[in-house]
Amino acid sequence: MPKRASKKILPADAGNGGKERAKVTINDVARLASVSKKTVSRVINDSPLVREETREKVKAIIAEYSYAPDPQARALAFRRSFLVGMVYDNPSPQYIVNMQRGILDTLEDTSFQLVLRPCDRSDPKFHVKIRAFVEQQRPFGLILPPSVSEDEKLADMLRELNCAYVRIASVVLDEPSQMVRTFDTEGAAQAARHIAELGHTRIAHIHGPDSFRSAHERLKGFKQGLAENGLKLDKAMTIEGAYTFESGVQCAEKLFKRKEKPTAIFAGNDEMAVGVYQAARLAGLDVPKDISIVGFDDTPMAARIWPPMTTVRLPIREMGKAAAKLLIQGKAASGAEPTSFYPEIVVRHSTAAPKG
Amino acid sequence: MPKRASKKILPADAGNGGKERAKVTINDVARLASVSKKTVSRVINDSPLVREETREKVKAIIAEYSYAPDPQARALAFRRSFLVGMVYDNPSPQYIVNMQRGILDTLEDTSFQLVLRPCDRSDPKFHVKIRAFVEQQRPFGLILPPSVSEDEKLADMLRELNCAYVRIASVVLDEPSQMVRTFDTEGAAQAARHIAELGHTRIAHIHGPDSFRSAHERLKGFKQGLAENGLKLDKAMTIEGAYTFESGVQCAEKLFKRKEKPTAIFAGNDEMAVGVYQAARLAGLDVPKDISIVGFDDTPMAARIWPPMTTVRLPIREMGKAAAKLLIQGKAASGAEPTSFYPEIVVRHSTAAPKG
DNA sequence: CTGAAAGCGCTTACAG
DNA sequence: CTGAAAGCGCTTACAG
Repeated sequence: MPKRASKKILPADAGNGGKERAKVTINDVARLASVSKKTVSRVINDSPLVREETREKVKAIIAEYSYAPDPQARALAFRRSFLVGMVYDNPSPQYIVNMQRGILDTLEDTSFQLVLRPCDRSDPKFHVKIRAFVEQQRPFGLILPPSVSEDEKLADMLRELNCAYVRIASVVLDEPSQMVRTFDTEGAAQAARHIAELGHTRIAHIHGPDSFRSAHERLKGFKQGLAENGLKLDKAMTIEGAYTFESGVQCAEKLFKRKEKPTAIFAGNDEMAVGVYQAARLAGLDVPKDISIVGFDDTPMAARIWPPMTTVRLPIREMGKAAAKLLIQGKAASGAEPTSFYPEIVVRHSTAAPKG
Repeated sequence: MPKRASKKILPADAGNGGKERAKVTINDVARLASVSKKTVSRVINDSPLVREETREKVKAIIAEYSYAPDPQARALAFRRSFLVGMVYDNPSPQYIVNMQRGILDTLEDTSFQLVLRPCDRSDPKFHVKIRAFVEQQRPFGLILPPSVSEDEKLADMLRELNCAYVRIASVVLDEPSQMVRTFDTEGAAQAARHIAELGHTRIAHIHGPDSFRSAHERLKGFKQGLAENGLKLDKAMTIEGAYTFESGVQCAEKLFKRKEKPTAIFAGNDEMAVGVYQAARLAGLDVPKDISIVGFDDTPMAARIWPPMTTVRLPIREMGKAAAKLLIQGKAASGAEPTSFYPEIVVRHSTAAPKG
């Protein structure tokens, strides 16, 4: 029985003419379960300090009245919101959407919401803006895909602000519990092996911007894979692109102007690889007869372009899913090794043996 | 002077050893400005009920101490959060990312955050899930792109829940203040005129799924445009796709098997148009010599595919921006006419006069 | 294991 | 135009 007079008899029937049913609050649940609100709070937050019998009773009431704790009230009391921020500067829409989906996969049916923070690392106010966001919203935590993940100054700042985060990167930059690691070197090595096995020797690489660690890792892995096959990447055949379509076109055009044209090009991502297709067509080169092309990422475009593109696949959605799990589970998931993802080459029709 | 003893002398210097600077709260501002917190609240919320002099004084203190009101606390007191939800089922990543950007353009430097709600309209729990989201998060409002925007049951539910929303659609479905309207019929008519002017007569159309209003509007506009030129769309040349690449391939394959092959195909969106390219290649047809192709949306892929695609452009980012403006400005922006966007044909190289 | 008190940082009535 | 009181729906100490 209620211990004291209450305004509401039935929580589902407020006094405002039934126009809007009143929300069931922690007080209603406490009253109906004949416990204090603190006990209800303990049940909500999975505290071990509740007798099993009490917990059952409270849970039954919660279920019966479809009680859902108010996220805003909890946020205020916790001094931390239930927002998970995704801070990104990746230029590929496909990458972004996939990662969002992955994060949302694990956030579904939790009280967490995904909030978007696209940004520009070259903006001098970049850190100030993120700081303001964190200080004002007090997000539960942040997910940082590359290249934002590679910003040490940002990571330092988040630590200082006591804001949780998970970094997704091709190198181990932080505690295992805060890392989702991709083996880009291994993926690039697979690309190299594939190209070498086809018999190519005049091989070029268009890598991503210097500011992306992945660009370095992929270059490194590609060199390794070639070395395994007794091949060496010519410096003159190694050009820096910007991970964009346009840069792919431009870099490929430069390569095609050389007296010793490459017979195979490994582009640092699919966007640039599609640019290489374009440049090849403009130069009257047939893919793959005259020029073999390998990309990285396996965006949907890779399978749709003609001929379908050989590329290296990274399970981006799974990565987002894993990153979000690490974030909301906290240190629990921490082992000695960071969560890792291995890329895998997908051989389609943009690669063939060189002519002659 | 402070009216009562306060725990903090300088808000920026808390007692915890300076490890974490204490947040400036409304109480600090009130004390420092020698007004009540209610007055500070009025200033924050742009209430007219403040003397200009008082307002200036409070604003000065706010600026001096970089005070930013706590969104969680405001949300709790307002019984409404500062989250803007984007509820979408559109399958095109490019569309989604562009719209997100547009919404974020107007949300930047406001206290609003963008929260993502991808969904599946064919899920029987679709409405229940959105209801739970709205009841629990109490978002400030929702932005509904097609085809979610076309769901009347959803709109009814949101009205019942007293949740603000803006619909983006190709037809006027709601109050002008809650609509961003695109003239898809006009865009499709432009496509028809272009094809007709090139001299085509065997013309096919692959339209989007029946569940999308845009599919109907584009079909309607296309017919109108053809009619202006004395042309009629053959029923046998009108097929329903799913707005996906795969469906584009399949529909085009059907069309190419007909004894009277079309010489021009208008696809309901770019995704399907790219599928038509694919099918054309598989059938050994040259674009545009053997078959002219026109898409809709002008996604980046349209310019990158070979040959570059003639398509109809919709300013998606601007549409997102406008929708968010309507939402956060409320009825203020409401006129007799809904905010409107006109598509425009972009002629590239996938269209030419028919052979012979 | 459980609870009464105080508080998180704001706003809504209600007065004046 | 301004303010003191009460409250939004939770949680954090602090007791027991």
